[in-house]
Amino acid sequence: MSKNETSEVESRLERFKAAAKDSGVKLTHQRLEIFREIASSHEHPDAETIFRGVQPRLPTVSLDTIYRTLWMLNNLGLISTLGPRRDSVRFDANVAPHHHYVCVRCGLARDFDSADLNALPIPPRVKDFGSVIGSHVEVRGVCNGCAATT
Amino acid sequence: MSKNETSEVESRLERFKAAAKDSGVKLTHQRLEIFREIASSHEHPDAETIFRGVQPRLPTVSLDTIYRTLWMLNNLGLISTLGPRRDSVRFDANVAPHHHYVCVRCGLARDFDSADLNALPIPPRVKDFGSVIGSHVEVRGVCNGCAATT
DNA sequence: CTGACTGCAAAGGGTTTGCAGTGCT
DNA sequence: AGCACTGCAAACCCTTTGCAGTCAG
Repeated sequence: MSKNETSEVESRLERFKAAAKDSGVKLTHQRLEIFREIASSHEHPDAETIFRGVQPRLPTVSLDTIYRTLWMLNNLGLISTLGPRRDSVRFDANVAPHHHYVCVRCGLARDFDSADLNALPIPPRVKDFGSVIGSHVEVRGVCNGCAATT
Repeated sequence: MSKNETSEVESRLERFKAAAKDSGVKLTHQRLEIFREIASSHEHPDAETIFRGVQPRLPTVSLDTIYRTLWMLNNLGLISTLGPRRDSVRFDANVAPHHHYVCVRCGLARDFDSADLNALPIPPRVKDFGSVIGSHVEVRGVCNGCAATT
């Protein structure tokens, strides 16, 4: 790992310690190691992967502590999740290019079209990851239904 | 539902019938109704929602038939899924604005940055759905690792 | 000290699979 | 008639929860 990346991890760790103090959350050994694990990963690991990653350092940690810690970090705004939180799979009969509005509260998903967004300038270095099939935009927000129930 | 939308559903149904014939898949009553249900939905329903939707027309259908049919339709390219197929939740320690490359084969997810993509022109009518918190671009493709294993 | 946190084990919810009966082609 | 498809029930996997002991502040 490069020097830059190391300091990025350190700065994230400091942010975690500060946020923990602010919110009264206790800074346990487990939480520190779990956060270090995800903060130094370039992938976007699932709970199981983080579990395996911290096992050398936390031999007795359990998977449920991983989950509890990850959601806690998520609540503090220090990490986020990819895709909908823990929903069931959702299906889409619209195979034409389109984009999505997703409610972060209830998971409601709606389509919208936009010629501009259909032809996005994808940076060339994305090709380093692999082939590009297509792209779409995901807009996150709180839908009217959920806003009404606040 | 408007006339346009009705004909859109009909044309999707025709496409399904043609694809079924081509691939030797049998056109059962259940499959037709399940496809009609998802093709006429503006939401992006999950299996359970489709299940409830078709119950008046298919009183004895079971949830597992819904699943089998949906994955079959997905394999035929007639529908797609939102988010990764059936994965576990993935976490992301990068809270700064960024975008994702996702492998459709293995689910690998990598970040990339782009100033251009950070400031996308979101169509005004998206606001009709609800508030907008942010947006990001998701590029789909087959990663180098998976391409090598072909 | 004391309440928050952890580990264990068991429950929970969505999804998949094996099997025997059914119905399309 | 043959073989894919369906419904049922049980299995499966990921995730969450209840509880008693433990530890950070």
